[in-house]
Amino acid sequence: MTPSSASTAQASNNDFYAANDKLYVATDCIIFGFDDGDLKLLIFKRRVEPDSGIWSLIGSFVKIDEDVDEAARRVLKEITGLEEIYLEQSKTYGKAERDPGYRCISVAHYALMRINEHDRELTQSHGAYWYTLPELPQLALDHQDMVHDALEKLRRRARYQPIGFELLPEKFTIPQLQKLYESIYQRELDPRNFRKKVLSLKVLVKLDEKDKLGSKRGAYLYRFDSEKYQELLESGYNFEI
Amino acid sequence: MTPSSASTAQASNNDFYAANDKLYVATDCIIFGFDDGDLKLLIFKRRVEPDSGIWSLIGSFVKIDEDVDEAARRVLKEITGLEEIYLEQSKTYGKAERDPGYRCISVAHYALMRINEHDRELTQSHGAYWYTLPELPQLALDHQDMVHDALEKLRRRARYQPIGFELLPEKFTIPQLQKLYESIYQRELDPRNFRKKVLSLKVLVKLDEKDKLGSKRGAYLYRFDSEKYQELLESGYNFEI
DNA sequence: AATAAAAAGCGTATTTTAAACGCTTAAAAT
DNA sequence: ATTTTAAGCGTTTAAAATACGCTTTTTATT
Repeated sequence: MTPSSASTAQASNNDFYAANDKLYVATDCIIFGFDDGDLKLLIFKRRVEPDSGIWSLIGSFVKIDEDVDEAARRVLKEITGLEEIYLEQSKTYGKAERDPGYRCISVAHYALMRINEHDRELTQSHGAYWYTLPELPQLALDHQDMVHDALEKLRRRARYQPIGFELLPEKFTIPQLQKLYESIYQRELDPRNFRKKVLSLKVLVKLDEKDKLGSKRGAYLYRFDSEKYQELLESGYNFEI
Repeated sequence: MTPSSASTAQASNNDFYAANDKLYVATDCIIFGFDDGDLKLLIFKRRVEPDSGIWSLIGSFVKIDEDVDEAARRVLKEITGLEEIYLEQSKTYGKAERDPGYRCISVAHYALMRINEHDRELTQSHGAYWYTLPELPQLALDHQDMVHDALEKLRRRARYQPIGFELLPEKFTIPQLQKLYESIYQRELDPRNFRKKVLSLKVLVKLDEKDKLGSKRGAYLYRFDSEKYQELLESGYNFEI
């Protein structure tokens, strides 16, 4: 008998795996952060042979009794110390020759996190560093494609879902939010129109505090109101930033 | 040594797979077609035990030396006889318990095809049938989710990429195209505005023939000009239907 | 043979949304 | 005191989406 999931075309065909050959399943994480006005990526430099010195994304094999997304969360926890991270499946990389040594497919996930909230010692102990997109070095295997594809998906999703807030601190100013979107879309936005647009979505709560670091004058802090967002979604509101 | 793809967090950890346990990789296909004004799905009814009578999507295991998308194309070829089918990766389903018998992850793909061009005897011999979305019966495992997710992705993608044409015959009328979009989005569109919009994209070529079957008056046939489309894309044209 | 019915095809008016830009205000730096 | 810089509020203009009127072509009906 064959597994029921593939119960169809190949039900009578037993040649799906050659004996003694293993097909591994891994996950790789494209970890986005936002700091200092720039979108950044957490990448890892191998410090042991083989491939010492090679930069790559952070990943792991999927354990036999582990959900694939659980594996991604496990990796994120190990590297950043954070349990609650926004995680989205990006794409699966399944070329037979993508990993020279073994047959391994990788289910890439992208994560959005607040850079300042993670455990810096932990990331450093794993040889992980934040890079802006333009500074990004060459990456191992097909990891360059993974970054490219994840960025595209992030851009698309950011249009109709307020995921940008996952990258900002709880309290943020509108100019900060604008900088984030500018760095996601790699183009400048008009600050007056941007402010008008985001405030019209009615999911930001203005606080009484001001951030005085970003500018001389200081800007009011806001927080994202996820309950309001849910309400609006359910009432059929059409979101687009 | 461990495979280099997962070269990072788990490099020193060898417990990723328990001995003698196999993690299978499969692909399942969500095959969309359009006929008679309705978006349809090709699904399969098992005719042998176990699970005889259960409806499911069509899938297969990924062979050890086969690209994942190649496996999906192989399945499509076996079932429909067609080699050139529009295929897009949808999502990977990786819950540890998704398949009761085995640990198996499935990389779902959705396909768009012209119903009239496939080999009907071949599909029938595999126990495959076309169903409209409202008529769709219960499906095995998580195949219902797969359909739901693929439909959502199809809808999103159809907004900014002219994939609708993959579902229509080479020559089609504007009312036919409208019906297709109506069935993708499950809502009615104004025929005058729809016509204006698609013609403004400048990727349709009007032919001298008319289709006389769809209406009394008959409607002009058009074809999609993929070269024009590429040109426009490269010139930075913004597509949205 | 005239007329009604149905859908194709073309056009205009209205509303909504996006883009462009002016001006005032608050606070730090000179 | 004055300049400088960015925040914050506003208006004007352009473009896109929506709503809807009307003619044309053909088949079906009386």
